[in-house]
Parts: sequence; C-alpha cells; structure tokens
Amino acid sequence: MIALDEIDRRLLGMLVQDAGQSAGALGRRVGLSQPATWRRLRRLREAGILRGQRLRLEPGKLGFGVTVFLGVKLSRKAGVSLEAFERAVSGIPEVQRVEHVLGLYDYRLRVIARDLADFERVLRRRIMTLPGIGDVEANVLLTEERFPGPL
Amino acid sequence: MIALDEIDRRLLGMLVQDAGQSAGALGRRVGLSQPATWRRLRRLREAGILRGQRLRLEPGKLGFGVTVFLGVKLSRKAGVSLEAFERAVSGIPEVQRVEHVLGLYDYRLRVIARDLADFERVLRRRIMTLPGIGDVEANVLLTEERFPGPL
DNA sequence: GGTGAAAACATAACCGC
DNA sequence: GCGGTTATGTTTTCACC
Repeated sequence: MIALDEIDRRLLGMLVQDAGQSAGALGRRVGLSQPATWRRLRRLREAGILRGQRLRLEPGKLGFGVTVFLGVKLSRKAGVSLEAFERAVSGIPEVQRVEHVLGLYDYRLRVIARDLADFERVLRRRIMTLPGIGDVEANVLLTEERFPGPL
Repeated sequence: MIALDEIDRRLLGMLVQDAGQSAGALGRRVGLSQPATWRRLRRLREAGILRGQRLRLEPGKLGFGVTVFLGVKLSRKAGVSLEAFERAVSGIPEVQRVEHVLGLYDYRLRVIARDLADFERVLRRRIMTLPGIGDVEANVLLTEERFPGPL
C-alpha cells in the first residue's frame, strides 16, 4: 500500500465530487503544475486506488422503471457450489449487481426491470429457477442517494 | 424519451464497460468519425441518459476493509419524518449510500469502516442513535460483482 | 518538482447527402 | 435530419532540466 500525502487526499476529494476534471484544473487548486498533478493521478491509478470511472446511467430513460433488491438464501449449501450459483446468476441480464455477503442472506442482488410485471417474469422464470436458491426477500427501490464517504 | 438506434446502444454498452473512453476510440470501433461519435454522446447526455461519470475508488487501498449492508426498519411508535431520518443518516461519513425501499425494510444503507471494530463504533454511536431507528439487520460484504445489464 | 513540445482529444463551424 | 472534413483550443503525455 502506498503512502498518500495531504495533496493526494485533496485531489481524491476533488475528484470524488466531480470526476472528469482536468489535471490542469485540479493542479491550479492545489498549487501544482499540470504535469505534476497528472503524474500524481497516474501514480494513484497505478497504485490501484483510482480504478477509472463508472458510467452514471439513468435507467428510467432507458425504459427500466423498476429496481428491486433481492436477498437470497441458498437452500442446499452443502450440495450446490457457490460458483455454480454465481455463474448462473451472472447470466441473467436483468441482474446488475451480485454481492456475496455474510449474515442473514447469502447473496444480495440488484435487479432492474421495465415494470413490476416485467419483474415478476424475471423473478419467476430466471431467479426462482437458479440452482440452489432458497428463501428470497425483496425490497423495491423508491429513492437512492450516494455520498462521497470518508476520505 | 428519445429513440436509440443500434449504434447508440453499442456506444452505451462500450461505455458501461469502461467510461472515460474517448470519442475517437469509440468511433473507430463503431465505424464513425470522432466528431460524429461525439455528437451522439452529447445527444445522449442532453437526453438525460448519460448522467456523467463517477469515480471508481478502491476502498481497501484507502484503509477501509469492511463493507456492511444494513437493512433498517423505522420504529412506528414515534412520529419521525423520513426527512429527519434521511438528513441525519446522510451526515454520517461512513454511510456511502442510502436507499429508500419498500418491503421488509424501510432503508438500506451501505456502510464502510476500517475494520470490524471500527464498524462496531459506527454502528453503536452513529447508526443506533438515528432518530426513529427500529430493527437493524446486517450483512457483511465478501465479494461483489457488477454486470452491464440489459441495454 | 518545473518547462516545453507532440500527440490526442473535445468542440464548433461548414459542407454534402 | 444524418455523417464527414476542417479548424481551434484544451488536455494528455512524454521528452528533458
């Protein structure tokens, strides 16, 4: 793990608020030249701290109005491998995210669908037929907000 | 809502895999010139489909080794407004995401901490003291994977 | 760390289909 | 409307000090 100084932390904080700022704009605010700032960003990238940027899409504008979180328990933990479950679930296009967790559930899934009828189709034909699936609990997303977190 | 043709969908698919690709690089792969590709991206941005990009950080490399998902129920006895809860929870730096959901829980929180001892501190001093908080259920993240989804 | 320069990029204007 | 070409300012990226 690499050591971050004060300037690195300020750069990360500024980028969290708005990714896609140029090295020159960032450098002006921390008192560094453009190439020096850029070299710091490259160092953070090579250290694996900055992993690039993810697209922010608006699912509603693409016709996906429903987001559902599923908590799933596997029923036959001894018999079914986690790999088989993960491979099967990752083949469902409506599944956006698969989180392997420890606790009341074994997996948490984020699923999008065009509407509730479409979600029911996905649930019945794709989710409930997964190998080893047990109890399933669902929460429908109403609103969502993200925060930068402690840097 | 705007109509997307085949090329728009391919552009979105490529950007979902790696945002931050240049218009020139994208255009070469779909057989368009750089300005033509850029105009399509601008059109998608103006249509509200592309909402910019968010930084992808590696929390582990910044010393945050623990991610916990909390499902929280609000206690019904107190007449606590959702706004008051949301305002209070959004002031906790360890809370990365707040999802207002419909189902077994009222809110889902994504919380990061340096380790489990640090998480316990956050849970006892910040989470359990939130206004109107009721039952809390926790799942510790083991592994996580994202998928492009249906585009 | 800074300076300077080359290549790539974003962005706009103009033209043809 | 669509895309292509050209032109300009900016950003990235890589020399060298």
